[in-house]
Amino acid sequence: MSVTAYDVAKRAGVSVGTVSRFLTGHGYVGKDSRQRIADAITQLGFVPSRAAASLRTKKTGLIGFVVSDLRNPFTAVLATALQERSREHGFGVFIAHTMGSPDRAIAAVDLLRGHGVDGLVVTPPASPALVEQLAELRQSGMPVIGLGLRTDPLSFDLLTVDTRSGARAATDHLVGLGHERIAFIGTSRSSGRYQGYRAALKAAGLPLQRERVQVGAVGPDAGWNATTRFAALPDRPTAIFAFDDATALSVLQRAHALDWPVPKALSVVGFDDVDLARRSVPPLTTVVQPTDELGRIAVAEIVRQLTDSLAEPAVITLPTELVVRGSTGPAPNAGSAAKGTRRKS
Amino acid sequence: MSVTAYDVAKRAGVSVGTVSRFLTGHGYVGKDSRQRIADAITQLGFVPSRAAASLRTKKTGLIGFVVSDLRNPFTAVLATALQERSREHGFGVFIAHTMGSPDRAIAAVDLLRGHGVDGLVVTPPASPALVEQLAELRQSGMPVIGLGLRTDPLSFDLLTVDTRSGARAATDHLVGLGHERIAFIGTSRSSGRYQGYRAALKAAGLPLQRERVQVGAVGPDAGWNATTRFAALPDRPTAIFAFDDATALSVLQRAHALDWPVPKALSVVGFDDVDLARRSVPPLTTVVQPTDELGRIAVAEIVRQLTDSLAEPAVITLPTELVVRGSTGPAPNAGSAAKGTRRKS
DNA sequence: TACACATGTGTAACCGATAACACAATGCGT
DNA sequence: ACGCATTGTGTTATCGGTTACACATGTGTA
Repeated sequence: MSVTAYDVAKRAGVSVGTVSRFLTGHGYVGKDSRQRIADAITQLGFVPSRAAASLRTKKTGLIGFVVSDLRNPFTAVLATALQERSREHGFGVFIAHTMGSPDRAIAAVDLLRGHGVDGLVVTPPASPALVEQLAELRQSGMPVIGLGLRTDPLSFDLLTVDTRSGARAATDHLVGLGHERIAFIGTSRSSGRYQGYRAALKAAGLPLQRERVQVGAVGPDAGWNATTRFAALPDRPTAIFAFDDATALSVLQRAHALDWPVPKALSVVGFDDVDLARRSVPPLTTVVQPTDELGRIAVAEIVRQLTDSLAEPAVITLPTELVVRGSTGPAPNAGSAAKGTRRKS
Repeated sequence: MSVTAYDVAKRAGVSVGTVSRFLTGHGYVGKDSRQRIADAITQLGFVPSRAAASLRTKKTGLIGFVVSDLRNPFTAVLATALQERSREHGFGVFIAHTMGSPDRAIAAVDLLRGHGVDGLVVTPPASPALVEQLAELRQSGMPVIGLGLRTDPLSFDLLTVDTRSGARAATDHLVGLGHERIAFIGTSRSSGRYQGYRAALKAAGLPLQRERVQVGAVGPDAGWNATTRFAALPDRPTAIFAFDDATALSVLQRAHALDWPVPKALSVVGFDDVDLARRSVPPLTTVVQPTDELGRIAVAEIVRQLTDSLAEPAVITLPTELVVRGSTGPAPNAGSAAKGTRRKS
């Protein structure tokens, strides 16, 4: 660990400058020197100190990833994709998670900043304070990309999927199956998912019932609890559109525990298309996010901004796609004119 | 990014030395100066450069985590726990994943080493070359902890759960329910899980049938395929003990798709107790790994080795616990003396 | 009074790779 | 022959926080 470029230089009979040029590839190095330096490096087991290089160049080869919870399968897939792509560009990924807390998110960004990450990829949720901090960073020249993190004055780049049209397609699908009481579980009424859901209901001439909308928490617990609540309604919904697959999968499980058969009496749609969705019981109808593509573009954008000069913040929107599987089916009373709530069992 | 300790010093009316002492906590700093420095830091938004500090102190505040695949839920939970605990000690976590490839693992360690991580936490699988590399690192003074990574001459610290007794308990549980044809899905015959499985069968006087043992791959695909294979056997097993929950959950799903009712005709046991296991359909009987504890101890060990001098490599084994849920039940023919393979449907 | 000792602070060398700079030595076109 | 670009190399200031060192104060004890 104490082998420095000077040691290598001495061994190879050249100067540090030449060693540095060899390492960075900047400037000329003679064929002869090149060989001798390479030999010296392997003989001494030299590993250049990134700390020293970073101090001088202000580049660490690190991309920071601010994420709420790695235990969400979608996040995990995203982190994996990000890491794979970063690797191809010679970058490492430094993950800092926030557990959904805004304060923690700010601390996470500071941690990453202290370590001198070359760029930041940030996922929701975000507080105004966090957005402001990120905007400042971005203005000071650091590439910042929000992943599905929309800010009103667009203060940094936004990479997102078209959640609105994805949600619209999902809800349209349910409407097409004859469902009239379609519930929603999501984060907030300002989300693209909610807007897509609402637009689909409106287009179908269906009422938007407050008690069928559960906003606030998402995730396994939220899915479980919301399903319990929905089941207790006098007019049970016949379909549930959930914020993400993690939530939708727990809806499936809760429904099963309540003897609420899917898809016979209840249709469920998720969002993300994580690995488990393909193989849940029953397989989950969901909206596919192009995860690999998201990771690929995020890294490519960071690299591009690192070399090119910083342009105006831009929005990149990727399309989503509905995959119909076994968790959705015709509405219980489809075909009958009756709107009654007759149920078996 | 261009705010340095000198700027803070000037603003606070002190010298850099005092600012540094404030930051590190080494040496005396007067109450008055302390306050002024703290104010200056917040006013300027100063974030000390780790690169500069690292260069001098040779400590980066980074712990490297070499991991196969973050998409495995257990791994994700582990990574989260590791990160939470690291945070408490002021460390960041640098994750490098290997996708199960030994070559990639070596590259990952080199990447981590180049970034100057203060310690390494490594998970399986490992090749002999990787083990050798880790042993050298550890000998050169870097804390290295294998998480469930047993090496024959113990060349670095090993933190593990007692997989053998966990597997034993799981298999004993199945035996106790009257199962006689118990299948196994795992990585290798030398694993603790296999040994526990074998020991339990032996203790119960049950034969160890080659066709009921599937070693090699694990994970969702492997679970799915193995279940398909087991279902086609002339003597279908009545129980399956799977390597981990990710595998076991896909066994559940495959069984469901095959109309092989769980737990009526097939009992399934997993290993890990990930979040989803609690809520699968049916809820999964599994062996609990003390994940938080693993993360906590791993970080604590690294920190300890960083301050204390390096001791001999040690083994820390944590206990496991069987949680019985709905995926296991009495063997189909339990109570009847007949060993026949009569099955319904 | 004196002397040890705790408390508080400024100064400057230092960590190790980088890159600007100066300076060779060569080849090539005119 | 001369100018000029190309290739190749050594020297050295630099990045920014840390820490050894020198040097001030105050406080308690012999």
